[in-house]
Amino acid sequence: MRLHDTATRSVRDFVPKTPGHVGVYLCGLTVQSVPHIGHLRSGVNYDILRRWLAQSGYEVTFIRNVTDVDDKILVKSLETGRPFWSIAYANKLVLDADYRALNVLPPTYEPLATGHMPEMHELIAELMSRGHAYESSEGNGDVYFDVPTYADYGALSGQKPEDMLSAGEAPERGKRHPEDFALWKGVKADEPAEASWPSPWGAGRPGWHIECSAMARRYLGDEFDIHGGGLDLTFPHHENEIAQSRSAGLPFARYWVHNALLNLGEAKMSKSLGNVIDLQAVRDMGIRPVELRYYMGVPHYRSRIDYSDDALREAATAYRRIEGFVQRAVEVVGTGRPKDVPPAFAAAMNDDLNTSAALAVVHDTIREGNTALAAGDETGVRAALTEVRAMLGVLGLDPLDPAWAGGETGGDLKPVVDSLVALALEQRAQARTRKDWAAADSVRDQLKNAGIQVEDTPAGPRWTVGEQH
RNA sequence: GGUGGAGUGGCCGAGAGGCGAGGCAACGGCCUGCAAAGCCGUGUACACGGGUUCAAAUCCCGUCUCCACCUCCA
Repeated sequence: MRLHDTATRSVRDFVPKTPGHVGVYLCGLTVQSVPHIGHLRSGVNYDILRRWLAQSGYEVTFIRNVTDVDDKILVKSLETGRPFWSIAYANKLVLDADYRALNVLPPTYEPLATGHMPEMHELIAELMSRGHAYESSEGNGDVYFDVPTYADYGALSGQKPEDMLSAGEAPERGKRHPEDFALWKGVKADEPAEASWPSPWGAGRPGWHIECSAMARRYLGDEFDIHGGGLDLTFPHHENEIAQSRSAGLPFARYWVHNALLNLGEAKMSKSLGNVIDLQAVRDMGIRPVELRYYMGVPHYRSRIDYSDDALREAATAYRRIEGFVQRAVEVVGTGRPKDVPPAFAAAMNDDLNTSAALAVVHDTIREGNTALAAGDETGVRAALTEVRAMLGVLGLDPLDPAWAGGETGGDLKPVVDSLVALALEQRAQARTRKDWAAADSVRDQLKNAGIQVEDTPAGPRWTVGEQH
């Protein structure tokens, strides 16, 4: 398998540190608000990576953190009068539900920043003893990382500190250099009192970057395989993580994977404009989560997605073609057992997760399956179905995955609907027998108005619910 | 100012020196009582201008346009 590594700006062979095992650390979300579909894209992209690694025979330890204390959450706490932790937790619950709806597998473990103070303190202490960190000269309890002491600073992002637009103000709060960043933030009088933890340098809270260095070390060790996150985290977040961990003497991540973002063109997602697209908004369009997952999974993970309603609807149509084949095939040969994926699919996935090329193999196989279906070739249908399901499983898009069953209502009504539709179809069959096409079509139209599609096949009529947009 | 990307047929979207990925839409055909679904077929696509080459969407030079990051951000 080959993977794009941001650190070398190239696609290179993936060789895990320990044969047969892969450790992945993904920067999850800061739960300052309800997640939008851009955040969810990241979840889907790395879920596909994780599934493909597993399919390839690796045992995967997948760590995805949640940042549950940060400036914005504290601001919201002050605005609303609610404790910061209740805001963070409420948003995390929505995030969990959205991941589940999109069939993003739960990580092996999901550490929270607030639960890892000792690990962060230990790392900060190591950095201080090695001369890479210092306490603020203003005695405010801040501890900063001393950027110039790390010679390779900027290597990941290609930035040189001297070329960077000086991000504003002069040395604040006792920094030695403007590019130094906070490892620990001393308590401030105007911040919620509950957002404070004791530390060797006084009460306060962690800086943003230190949590990932500390938690990756805790769960994956001093050196691990893949560190992932959104492209926008490359600088400063990941750059700072590297600086901290390497300065503490840790090898840290061997590969850096970054997914491109999902944009909304002119109308950038922003809460002030009220145009954030979240999963609920997509559902309100009549798009199911599985269709959204298909939409986000087709383009390469390093390609930006310019979101549009039309493109999303188009993706939903394309997915229904896939689903249609699986349904019809199952009616003929049963669900089958997904087997190995075709070599062309594996080759595409091994090439830096080329999901576009991989999906082309899925569609090609479906065409063969449809042809077999039309020819009554059950062996061909079974072969195509098992391959298609195996491939879709890797992409988290198997229509038969129980994960998609949740949320459907009316399970108890199925027998009732079955018999009612059967009754209607019987009437239609009689009308057709006497060539009363008007009556026959009337039955079909009425069923359609009720959301039931009727299709005639050589084996008789079949019907499906929904799928109307 | 610095760094990194992107411009592909009506639309989405891979590819990256020579055989037209794939999907959606459209049109024609097969099938069908009619549909639907499916299958078959139909497109002189690679921002612009030069150049290298037997051959360039793919390499080189130049130009234009767009985006992201450099501040919290998946």
